Amino acid sequence: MAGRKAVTSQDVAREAGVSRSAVSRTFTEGASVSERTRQRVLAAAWTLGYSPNAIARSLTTQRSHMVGLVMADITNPFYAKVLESFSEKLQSVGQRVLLFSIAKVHDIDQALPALLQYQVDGVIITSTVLSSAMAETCAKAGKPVILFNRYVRETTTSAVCTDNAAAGRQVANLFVDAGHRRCAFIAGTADTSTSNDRQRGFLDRLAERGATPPLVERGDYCYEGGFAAAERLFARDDPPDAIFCANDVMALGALDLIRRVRGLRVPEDVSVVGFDGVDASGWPSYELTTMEQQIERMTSEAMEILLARIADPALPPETRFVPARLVPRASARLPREMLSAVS
Amino acid sequence: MAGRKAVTSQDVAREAGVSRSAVSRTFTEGASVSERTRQRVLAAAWTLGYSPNAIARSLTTQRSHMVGLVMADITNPFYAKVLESFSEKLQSVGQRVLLFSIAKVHDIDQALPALLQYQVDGVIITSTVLSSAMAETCAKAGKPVILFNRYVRETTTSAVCTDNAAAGRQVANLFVDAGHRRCAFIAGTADTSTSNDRQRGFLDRLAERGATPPLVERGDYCYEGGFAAAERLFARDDPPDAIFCANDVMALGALDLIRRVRGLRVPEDVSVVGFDGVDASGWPSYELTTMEQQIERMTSEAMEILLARIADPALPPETRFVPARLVPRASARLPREMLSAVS
DNA sequence: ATTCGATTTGCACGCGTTTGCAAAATTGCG
DNA sequence: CGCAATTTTGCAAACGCGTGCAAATCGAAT
Repeated sequence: MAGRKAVTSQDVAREAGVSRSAVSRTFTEGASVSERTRQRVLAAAWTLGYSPNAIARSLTTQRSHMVGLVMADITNPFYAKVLESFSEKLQSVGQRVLLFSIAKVHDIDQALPALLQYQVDGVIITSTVLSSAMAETCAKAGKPVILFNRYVRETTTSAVCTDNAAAGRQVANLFVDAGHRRCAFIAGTADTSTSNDRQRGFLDRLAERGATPPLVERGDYCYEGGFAAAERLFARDDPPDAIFCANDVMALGALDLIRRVRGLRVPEDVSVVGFDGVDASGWPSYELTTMEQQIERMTSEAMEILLARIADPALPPETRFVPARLVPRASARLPREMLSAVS
Repeated sequence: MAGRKAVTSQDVAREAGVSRSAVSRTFTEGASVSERTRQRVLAAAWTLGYSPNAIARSLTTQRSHMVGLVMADITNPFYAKVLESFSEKLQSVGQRVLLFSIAKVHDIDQALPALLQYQVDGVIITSTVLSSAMAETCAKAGKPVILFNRYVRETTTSAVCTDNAAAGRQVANLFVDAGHRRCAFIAGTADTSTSNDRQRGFLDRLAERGATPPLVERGDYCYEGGFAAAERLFARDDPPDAIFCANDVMALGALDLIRRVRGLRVPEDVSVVGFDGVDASGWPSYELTTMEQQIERMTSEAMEILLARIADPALPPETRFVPARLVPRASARLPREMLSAVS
């Protein structure tokens, strides 16, 4: 029943008694329009309820002001925060967020073309890596791509990533300094560089310090996985006395098994350290010591890289590492010389 | 260094020795193309690396295949799941998600125009309500708008919503049947219909059953708020023996204060019931009894309403209510006749 | 008034598609 | 082989806007 047809700049021009260019100019920042026609156009636009068609605009300007954001596992509170942070920062610089949520890591190669068809100005990809074919496609299209919490050897796309290996080493130091003898690592999903790097740093440093090689279980980055992994660890004759989990939600699962199911005391019987710094880690029920990823700083760096490359697509790719920060809490014994840990 | 200029259908046409229409037709479902030219075009497109420009396409077809999704508080695990569910369902029907994350509820009136400029096919708005002026704008533009977990009296826009009042009544029944004498309600943000309706149902039913009017505190829908509200409740001389929280994360905060800080026993000293059914409510550290919102069902209903109205904008608005489900766990005493609760 | 420079305006083309329409090609059938 | 019925194809006009360029307007100084 309502005015189905959208009102176009043509209509406004007619109403205001000016040319289409005039209305276009009053709606583009820093174009040459006299104040008088500007007011006239604004008035006409107001009465007609006109607002410029962003789709048509991006067709001519070749800039969509949209960036593709592909995310896996929004449900993980860490990535929820990442999403929130990115979306706030993008919106604040006038970019829209075209969200692509992928279930399986493999879906990325299908998601990306879909994004590119929408002529996004750039792409941010979290927690997964794109095939080199895809990377090439983007590079060829001059579309900046930023990997978040992944990086690639062949430096064809930019990345910002927590220094996972260093963080892993730091946890190893912490455990050894606190006098732990029998460590364990609960890994995330297989084949993810985040989990692998954290594990590598942890194991390497443990070896350097002459500690026994730790037990390793897999928890698939989810609560139930962490819980089950801890279950397996404590079903052994020789359970660990210190556990490093590749992320916080697994650590929460492990803690629940340890404290609520096995009735063990933390950190007297076993120390637990997580990774991410999600809110729940600070709650009284958990008091989880964790390696916090500095989300705001990471997303800021990513934005910086992205915006620079949108402005000048010729800029070479760049990868930045951000250190994790130890947040000591009650779930882990601390060495006498508290916070001596440096790799 | 790379081919900066995008490859267009013109290029493919030239390469394949056909007209632009031909290539357009091979890329649009169910258009009239002979198999031979179709193959030729496909081949040419492949060698040139062509993929149709969705922006240009939506300019002519008047369908962007994008829906605007405005969300507040993605960080709340309940809404994270809602977002994930919507994005999966939208993608599965070939729609892209244009995400708008708003910090303050008031920002919606700025967000919506921005979305409309991008010619989204429809809009889903969670946990906030739009001004009637905005609603009118959308109606006039023929853009379907679905409110999620909000509804409006003047039935100008569609909505799907948990039956919050009924759920509130159900909790009241539960408490009274379990023999609780002194109830309390921890509210969410002021002026949100979700919190108000839950409160109203709870209070009304309590009154109907002849119980003393409950204490009411506000927790602003966040963990810290729930914690602080519980702190206030238990600083009194006459603390409650049953608390209904307007959402789960506040309930977790309340539980942590009750159990970990005050050292009280749940449910012996006090029963706690939450709302939403977030994952953490089922963890051994909490075992929170809660009124679960049936996310999948709700998003399905919303999708149904949305897609129908995208297909036919003339369809009248429609609002559907979905019942919440009681998930009994250890945090609340149960009446002898377990689950007798019906409003 | 006249001239010159600065500012504003309109024209028309382009952005990369889709699509109605009519011409061309193909098919089936006698 | 001829003719009509059916596909297939290309042309050209949209879709709604930005923008270079030249014409028009304005302001001020002479």
